[in-house]
Amino acid sequence: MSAALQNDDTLDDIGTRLKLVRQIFGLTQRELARRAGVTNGAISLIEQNRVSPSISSLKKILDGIPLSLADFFTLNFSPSDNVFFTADELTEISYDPAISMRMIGRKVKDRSLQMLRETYQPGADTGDAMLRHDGEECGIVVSGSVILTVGVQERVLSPGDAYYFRSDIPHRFRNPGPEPCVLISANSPPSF
Amino acid sequence: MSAALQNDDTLDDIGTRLKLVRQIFGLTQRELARRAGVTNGAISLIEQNRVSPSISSLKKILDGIPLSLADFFTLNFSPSDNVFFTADELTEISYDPAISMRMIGRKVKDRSLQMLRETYQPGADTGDAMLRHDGEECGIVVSGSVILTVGVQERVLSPGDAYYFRSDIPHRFRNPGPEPCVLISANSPPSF
DNA sequence: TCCGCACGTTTAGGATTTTCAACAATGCTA
DNA sequence: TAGCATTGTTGAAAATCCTAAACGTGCGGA
Repeated sequence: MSAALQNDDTLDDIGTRLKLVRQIFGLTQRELARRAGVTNGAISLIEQNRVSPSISSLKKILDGIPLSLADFFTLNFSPSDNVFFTADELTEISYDPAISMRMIGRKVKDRSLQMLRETYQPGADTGDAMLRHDGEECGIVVSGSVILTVGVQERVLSPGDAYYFRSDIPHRFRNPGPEPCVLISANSPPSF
Repeated sequence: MSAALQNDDTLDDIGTRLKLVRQIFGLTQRELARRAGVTNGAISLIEQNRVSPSISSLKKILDGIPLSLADFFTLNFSPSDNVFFTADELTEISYDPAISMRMIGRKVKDRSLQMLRETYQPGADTGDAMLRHDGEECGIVVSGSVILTVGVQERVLSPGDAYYFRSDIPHRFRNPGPEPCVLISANSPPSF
């Protein structure tokens, strides 16, 4: 469904990689060029793989995002296995029939999460300047619905739907609907 | 003691990084140039930071090592805390006075090792084509002595001396002395 | 000592990349 | 529909990188 890059180094395709990164961070060629102190033409040529940029150029461009060279070459853009989980994709881990404990993002490792209950009133919006911070983030909608944008992916989440992504990917919550949206979310590391 | 690179991305110094990598793998500028299909002059200029190589060039050069771009930018060359341990630096972990259990590389994490007893007859040599494989490797000399080369570091190990290093750093054992050398070593992961 | 060899460095010139500016394509608004 | 703004793409010139060949240095053997 989503265009994913190879996660290993088989991807010589610097252009595609740059383009995807740029789009994930919601930048145009010109805006990135302005931030990076290069021309939009250069970025265009690089993204088309018509030139192979020098390290210094690529460094300048990535600084405009910002993203380190190491991260640029290391990052696995294949949406962390699953970014989205439908309601029936959650794992039930409770043996007590009176209690349901459904686990989110069951395949993801190295978790150390902290849960939150969030309420988005109608019209609420975390803003255009997409959120970015370290760690991981996941959640599930309890009532109402919300539009979640993660990188280039966007989806309306209804009650029972959930998400799991790395927080350093820009993300945004909006509730354009008529009723409040309640969701349970979790952050890592538990920093507060 | 040993010249270590910064481990994070603060190192824009591609030249120094390349030079260190090249030396760790025991290659001359000309030899690497030949393997990579570039000229020795280009490598010289890059190592002096007098030019900022294009991605394509850097890729070609690293292919001659071989080393991926991701690894090149990610690798932490600071010698895994301690490569060498003198006899008295080993941690005694046994409470039984009749038994001594001295632990090697006590600070290193994520271990899953398999020990070996190796004997190097006089003149034995694992060869010029330096060994490289995944995982980690450690050992201690029981009798005799051996010359161990790990990356750019080289040392004569006498009975009681030990080592611990990542196996993807090229390494070589030689016993130029008159008597056999016995050492206990361990590999990870335990692949056989 | 002299020679040969291997190493890293340098320089001039050809090859590639980057800039600057103009262009086409798309979408939005009057 | 026309006008305008914004986006990505191109072409020629300037800037930068890479090659080929020569240079200087150090080391080991005759």
